[in-house]
Amino acid sequence: MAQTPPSFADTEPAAPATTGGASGAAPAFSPLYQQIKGLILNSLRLGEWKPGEPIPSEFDLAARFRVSQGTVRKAVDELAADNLLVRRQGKGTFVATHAAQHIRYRFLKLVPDATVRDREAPATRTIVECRRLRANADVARALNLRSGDPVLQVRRVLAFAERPTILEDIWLPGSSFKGLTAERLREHDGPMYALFETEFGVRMVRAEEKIRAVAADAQQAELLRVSPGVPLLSVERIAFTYHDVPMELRRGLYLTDSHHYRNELS
Amino acid sequence: MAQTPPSFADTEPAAPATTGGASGAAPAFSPLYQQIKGLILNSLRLGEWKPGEPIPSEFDLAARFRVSQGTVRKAVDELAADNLLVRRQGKGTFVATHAAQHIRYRFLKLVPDATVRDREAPATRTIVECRRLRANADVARALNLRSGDPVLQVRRVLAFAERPTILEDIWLPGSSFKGLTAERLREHDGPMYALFETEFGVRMVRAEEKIRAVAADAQQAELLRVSPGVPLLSVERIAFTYHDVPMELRRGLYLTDSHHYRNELS
DNA sequence: CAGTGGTCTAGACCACACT
DNA sequence: GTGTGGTCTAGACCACTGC
Repeated sequence: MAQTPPSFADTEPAAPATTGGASGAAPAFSPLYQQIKGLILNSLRLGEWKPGEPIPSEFDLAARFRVSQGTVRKAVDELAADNLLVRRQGKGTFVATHAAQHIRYRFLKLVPDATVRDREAPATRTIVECRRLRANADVARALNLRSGDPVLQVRRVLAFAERPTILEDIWLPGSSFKGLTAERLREHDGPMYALFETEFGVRMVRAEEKIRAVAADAQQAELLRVSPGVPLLSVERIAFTYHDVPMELRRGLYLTDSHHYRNELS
Repeated sequence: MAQTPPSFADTEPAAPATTGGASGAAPAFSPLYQQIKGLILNSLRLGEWKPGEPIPSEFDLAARFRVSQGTVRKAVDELAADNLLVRRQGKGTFVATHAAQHIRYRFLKLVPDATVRDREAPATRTIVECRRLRANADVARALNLRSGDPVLQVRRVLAFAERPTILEDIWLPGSSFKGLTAERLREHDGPMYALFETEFGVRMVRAEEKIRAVAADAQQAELLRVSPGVPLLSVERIAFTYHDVPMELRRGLYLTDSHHYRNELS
């Protein structure tokens, strides 16, 4: 019984099988659970299950993909480790979401110095600007577009406890965010990435950041209400959806007088 | 056969069993593989297997702890995920090490801007200072010592391609690093954490960093050969050994003209 | 109570690295 | 070939949630 040749393991789109491609290069070899992982990933990308919703039980998925429950488990385990799914014992497995994930701002690593742990000073968000324009070479490269492609640019200021602390410019592919306006952003309450999920079906899954120390120029200083030349943390982020597709470029300037960027290494 | 009550699962020190403590508070419940994980962790801390060496095979460990190979596997999987062990198919499982991990400086996230990928400009290290003194309140708190306890302080400069780029102050508990001198540091070739492993039996396992933007003061500017006031990345790190014991406080200043701090979010 | 994820076992076979 | 980690299965039972 054990180890049936990892054959036609699916029901829907088109079943991968045994090892790698037929074209001959590397023998590859992809474990069954990796293939299952890919199939689940596809369903996520296609929106078969939406953020916050439960996916089918391990048992159901096992039947659907014609593999054992243990194999599905390993696939789901990895997706949960990547924060794409969230397991809750006794209830089910759910598609991860930036909304109400009871930790607002999952990607924001700036935290207050004091560990006072009071109600965490709800941020006030101010949209300074929101306009459509054409991507320059820089932005195009980051978002995997062509120079001149339409992009949406947003500039905003976040303040904690009345204190302007973050100034950021955000660039989004115009084609994926058609109805997005300053009004829409102002109306929305909660993380921006939550709005992207509900209104545009775009879920940010992963991001890379490049961090530097820079001096505030005149305009930046005014918006953050500090003196020009003050040292600021420059944080450039590229955020990706499923399958590593870049969907956002964000350039942030953080005031680190009473906050710091917190990171864990292991 | 399945699910023998998770009973006396050990041979050596003292076997934990079933659930949590006997003191009555929370029922707890700790899975068998977690207990195994703890036992392996103890052996690592006690130096039964040293950095770079292989640990016994899963089969041997299973026999030793009187559990199935699958249970050992799950424990080892988690330890490997935490970078405490390294699995190598066909060869064995090894204790992770900072030495020759074919990636020098595992905890240093500063990378060159240009992705030129040439021979990566071997860093030159200059020990500016190395002295023993008594911990002030700040250092004592970070290292879980008492004010006045002996500590070792090291100040050094790292240069990449002739360019001084990192200035850091390092504090270590004096009791754990008795024979460490400036000479010993200068002689050593390779990551400092590798020397800690081989000479002092201290392996750094995990670290937390707090990052800010600051302006260089006169002394710092001189050591980094920049003008006073230049923005620098301030990186405060606390590094931990096994069981979350803090063993190093490090305050670094990074020049981010041609380098940046790289971070991945997920 | 039934349903879901979580743990544990046992055994078979595969892929990889040495010898 | 032998030994190691890696994959896959099948089945049993535990822990948590909600009806």
